[in-house]
Amino acid sequence: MQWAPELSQYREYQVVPKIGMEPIRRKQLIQATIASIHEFGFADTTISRIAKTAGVSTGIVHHYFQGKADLLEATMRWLMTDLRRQVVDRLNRAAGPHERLAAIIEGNFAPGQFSAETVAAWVAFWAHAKQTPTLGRLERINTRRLQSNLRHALAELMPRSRAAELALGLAALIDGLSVRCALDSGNLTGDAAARVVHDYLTAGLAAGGASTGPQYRVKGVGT
Amino acid sequence: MQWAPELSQYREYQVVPKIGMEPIRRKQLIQATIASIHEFGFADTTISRIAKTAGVSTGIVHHYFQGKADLLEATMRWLMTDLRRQVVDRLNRAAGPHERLAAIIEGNFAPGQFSAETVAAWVAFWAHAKQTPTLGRLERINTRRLQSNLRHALAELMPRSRAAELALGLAALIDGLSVRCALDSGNLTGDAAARVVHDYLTAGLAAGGASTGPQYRVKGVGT
DNA sequence: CTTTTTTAATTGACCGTTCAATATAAAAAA
DNA sequence: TTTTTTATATTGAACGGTCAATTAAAAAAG
Repeated sequence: MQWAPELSQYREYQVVPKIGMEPIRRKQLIQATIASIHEFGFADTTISRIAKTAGVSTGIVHHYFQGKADLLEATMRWLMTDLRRQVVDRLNRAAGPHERLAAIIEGNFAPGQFSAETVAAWVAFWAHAKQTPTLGRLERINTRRLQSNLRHALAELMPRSRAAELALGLAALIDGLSVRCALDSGNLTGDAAARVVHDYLTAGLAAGGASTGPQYRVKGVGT
Repeated sequence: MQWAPELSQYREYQVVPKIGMEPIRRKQLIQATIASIHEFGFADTTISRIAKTAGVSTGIVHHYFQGKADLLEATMRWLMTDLRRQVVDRLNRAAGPHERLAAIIEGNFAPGQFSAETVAAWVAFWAHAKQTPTLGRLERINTRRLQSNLRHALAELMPRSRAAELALGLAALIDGLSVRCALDSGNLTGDAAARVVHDYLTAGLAAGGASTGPQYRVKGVGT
């Protein structure tokens, strides 16, 4: 190698830039991407539409991102980071499993998370996670994090197997309510959605350990 | 007008059909559309790919459908009809609210409904319901039908307001489990998913009438 | 005057749709 | 039966349009 990795070489990149446009433009373009997905849908979210929404030209996008795929990945990371911060902030103030569960639920339904724009973006990314490996990996990280948080808190209150099943149900309910928010657009508030999840959790805790299974069955119809 | 609308004129079109290709081709193209959405995603589901999957030429699509949008609408209607039949079949054999609730849940998780192909198509249509009015209308019909079925059965077992909230939660949980099935691809069986919903219902019934609301709150974090 | 940032024109690929042709099979006529 | 007629079924190439990406020149900043 012809260059020695001196400190100045690294610092140069941090200290010398004439103007700190990069973080500003990246944030601007990511938010424009979210807005475009909400307004026009994922399919009609083109580079030129993102640029127009952000109030810049199309060339800018390729200057700050490697391409459309890179921008979309950065957008999903942005959403994940936002959600994570909401949950972690609340977890840091929570004491005991009950408060930790409440922190997770309320973090997922915080105002910024349960907005029409955000849930539309999440549903769009879910729809593409299977075909785009990068987005799929991010989705898996996000899902595992939510279920792991829930499972560990629940494990202090019930057997592990029951905790795992209840964690799956809670996570799925949160996702399902996001879908409903994205489609009913405005008729479902974050508070109302959070209450549904809280009720599910309370009922699940009261039911105690055992999974009950179907209590009634329709006779004569094979499953 | 130069022609009299005699019966023979109408019957000719009905009686003389050379070959009954239409229903065959329509079903063939709809199923190819579902398969393509699963394999390539909604964005890469093109006319030529659908035609190739179905083993026909691209032109044929426009002979049996008005265009791509018409084919996609027909595909969503097909999914709705399929789901409806699964639920109605079970409802017809159900006696009393408990069995009716079980019928609705099991219908939604019947083998054909909880397959990777079907759930992938549903998630894709959810993602496009907001931008495509026709798909949005169909989605609304489907959601209203599910929630209405649940609400009426639950109303016989609890106060109406509580029934409405529980119906919302059950419907959202079903949707959320579909999302999980679409993303985890195979790791979640229909039986396991149905058990989660059954447990939620059982716990919700045991909790009785009142919505409990959050039992614990994280102090110092504004919602 | 130099470097960074922005713009706008261009390129190549691919989409949905159309259309003229060809094939096929049922119905009518011979 | 055999031939002719007629309407449907199907094909695949061609067209117009749009997209992401590239590129070089203009504009702005220091």
